[in-house]
Amino acid sequence: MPRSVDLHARRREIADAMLRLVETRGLAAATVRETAVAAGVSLGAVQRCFATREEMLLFALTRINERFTARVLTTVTPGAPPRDAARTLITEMLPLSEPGRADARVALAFLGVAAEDPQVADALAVAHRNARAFFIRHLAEFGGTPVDATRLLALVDGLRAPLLLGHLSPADAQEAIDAHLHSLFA
Amino acid sequence: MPRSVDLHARRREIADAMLRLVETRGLAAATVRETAVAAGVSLGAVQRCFATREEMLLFALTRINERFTARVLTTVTPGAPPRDAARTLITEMLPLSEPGRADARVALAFLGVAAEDPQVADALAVAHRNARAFFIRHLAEFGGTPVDATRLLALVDGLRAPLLLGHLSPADAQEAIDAHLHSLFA
DNA sequence: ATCGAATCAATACAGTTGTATCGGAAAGGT
DNA sequence: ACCTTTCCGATACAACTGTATTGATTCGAT
Repeated sequence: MPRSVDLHARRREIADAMLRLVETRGLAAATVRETAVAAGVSLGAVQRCFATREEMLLFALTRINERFTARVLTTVTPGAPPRDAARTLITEMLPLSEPGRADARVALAFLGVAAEDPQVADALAVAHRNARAFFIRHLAEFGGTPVDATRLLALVDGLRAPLLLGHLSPADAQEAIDAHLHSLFA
Repeated sequence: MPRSVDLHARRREIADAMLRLVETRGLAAATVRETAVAAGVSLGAVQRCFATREEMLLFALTRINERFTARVLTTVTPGAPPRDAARTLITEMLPLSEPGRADARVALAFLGVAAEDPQVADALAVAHRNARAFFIRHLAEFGGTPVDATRLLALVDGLRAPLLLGHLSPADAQEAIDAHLHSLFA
């Protein structure tokens, strides 16, 4: 085994470089070549890590899913009043802070191709069902129904794009969230 | 004035052909050439109607906006009970029927590029603000607040992607809508 | 020290992209 | 009938795409 290189680590680095490109210049700009440059490796190195661009794309998608859930879950503080916990969690899910905005840009880009790319759609399905299961589980703890969870998740998802694109002010979004949580916890 | 051709009509035909491509095969497949073929005209004809692909894209975006609002507004039946009217309207906004699914596919595709294309973002901003103003106006008729309108619109927007991609069943979506309208009209 | 496998940079390739150019066809005014 | 203007199909072009190939380099095991 000569020239040992940690392939898995490199795959991650390349995927992260690709995500950086998607965040700043969109999915179309994340070509194999550009990604190689952004990752600081050669085109050949990328090609050995990923057989095709599609494979690279899907791996990057699983990466950002993990990144997003990890970031959001750090806000979960056990023992906090359920309503405050929900408010904190939802705030982190929205594109309000800069990491949140970056993730939202990537999420929107992938959503755009999901309609035509079944593999991307599948990956998003997993993420969506996980999020829904999480919401259902946590709302159940104080009497919330699955329908409540569906509503809350849809509300958060529906606020993402207008917030990111500046069609909706953060204040208006926060107001909507608070009103919804108020009616939910009443 | 020789060889008189209705440029405006042709622009519309070409834009519609482009939208058909976006619906079926995504934005990336809607190249200038493919659009020309789909519209049944030559590449040169497209080039005279639109100076650049971007111009064609933006025109197509305004077209689908008009198409969507026209379709949704036909469901408005004056004199109906407000809650039923809202339910009918919202059902038409979601990707449940086939025209609704087609529009949702296009909407998702454009959303994906909006983050990197300010002109697309602006066009979507107009559509979003119109929809919000409409919701605010109509909810105000029976005591609904602007925040209620923001919540309802976000809920609808948030149900669109999971419905289109099959992550959420139409029944679950309908349930969520009904629960939300119930709490809104109580 | 040498061999062989793993790695990768460089290059090649065929295809597609948006856009520019240009010659001729079509048609209304004269 | 003739010109002039409008139109448009064909072609050209440079840039870029994803992927394949290949020859050198590197390093661990023998």
